[in-house]
Amino acid sequence: MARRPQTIPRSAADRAAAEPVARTGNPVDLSPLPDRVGYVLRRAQLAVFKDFNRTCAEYDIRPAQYSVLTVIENNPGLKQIEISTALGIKRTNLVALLDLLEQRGLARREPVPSDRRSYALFLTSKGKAFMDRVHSSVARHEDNVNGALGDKGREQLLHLLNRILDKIGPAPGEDEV
Amino acid sequence: MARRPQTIPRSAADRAAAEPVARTGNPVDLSPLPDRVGYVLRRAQLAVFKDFNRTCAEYDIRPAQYSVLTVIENNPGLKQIEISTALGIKRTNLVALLDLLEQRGLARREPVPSDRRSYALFLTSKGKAFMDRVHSSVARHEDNVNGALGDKGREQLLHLLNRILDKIGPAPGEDEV
DNA sequence: TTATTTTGTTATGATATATAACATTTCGGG
DNA sequence: CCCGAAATGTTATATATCATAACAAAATAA
Repeated sequence: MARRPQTIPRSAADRAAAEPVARTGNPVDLSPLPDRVGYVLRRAQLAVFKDFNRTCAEYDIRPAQYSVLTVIENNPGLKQIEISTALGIKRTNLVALLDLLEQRGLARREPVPSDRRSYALFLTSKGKAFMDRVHSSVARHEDNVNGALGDKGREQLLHLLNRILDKIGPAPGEDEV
Repeated sequence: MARRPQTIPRSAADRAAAEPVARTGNPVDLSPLPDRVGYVLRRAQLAVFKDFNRTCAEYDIRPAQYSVLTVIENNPGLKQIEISTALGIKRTNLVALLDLLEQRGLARREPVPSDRRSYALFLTSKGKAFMDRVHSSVARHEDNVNGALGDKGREQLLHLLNRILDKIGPAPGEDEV
């Protein structure tokens, strides 16, 4: 793994071996990647998340955390399994996420008398106030994205992405959790 | 962190406290997430990558690895910094990626006589053969995606995603690496 | 009752992304 | 030419996601 150890002076013979190729600028041929949906999708998603993080930096909240808080906000009393299913997060990965939100005092787990295995999730009053403030930052973020797309483009994009979600589901047989 | 310790039987009083709310199925209200570009983009990207991994399972290759191999294939002799810039990967993160590809015997670093700091990157013959085989699997994956979108939809999608990439770049002032 | 399933949890691993710091080398200005 | 600045690859490290296996407790089905 130590490919470049402390000091290994390369020989003059080495230096004379291969020709320079001299790739100066960056006219790198990315083909066929820019025509691959997956590649462009990934880069666009990263750009959008980066804008989200930038716009909401003052609140130190990640997109995944925001989505969880939003679902709790609109569906108070949900169980963890319901949130994880709805958001496509494995229930095993939701645990740490909720731990964090609970530690920050934004959400709380509450025992469910009717099912002592599960917890009902709620925003704390602090969490509600927090979301009230975050929503406006997220709106600004959305404006950035919509500004790039236009209303029509945004609708088209959502429609196309939903087609992907509908048709590129889990493998035939390999279902869910 | 041990929220559910060994044995803490909840009292009958607890059991009588709050009402059930009885959220049975999963009519979870996700709004406004399904209208947020970032959210839908993320879910679609995950679905597409999952299909990539499924379709290319026999080759045990990740999208990022495939993109690096593709760039090397089409631009033999590139330096690491050029690849990382072209693909938007931090040069610091490309190291382990290339270590892996080298360990698998698919790519190799070659000293550049004209610049002893950098390495020129090439596919090995094994790497070339590997890519020849992988390309057909990736083509099948692309067919899956295109089947969901249609040719027209695919073009529209790429166009819209590129609009995002063009306009939602790095923050004004915060530039690159 | 007993066997199975569900729910939340822990532990763990793989992948991606990010920053800071470093050695070596290259390059530009004096 | 020398010297400081920049470039290149590297290590170390932290965080965020996503994934699987295994478990305890509770609910459910048989």
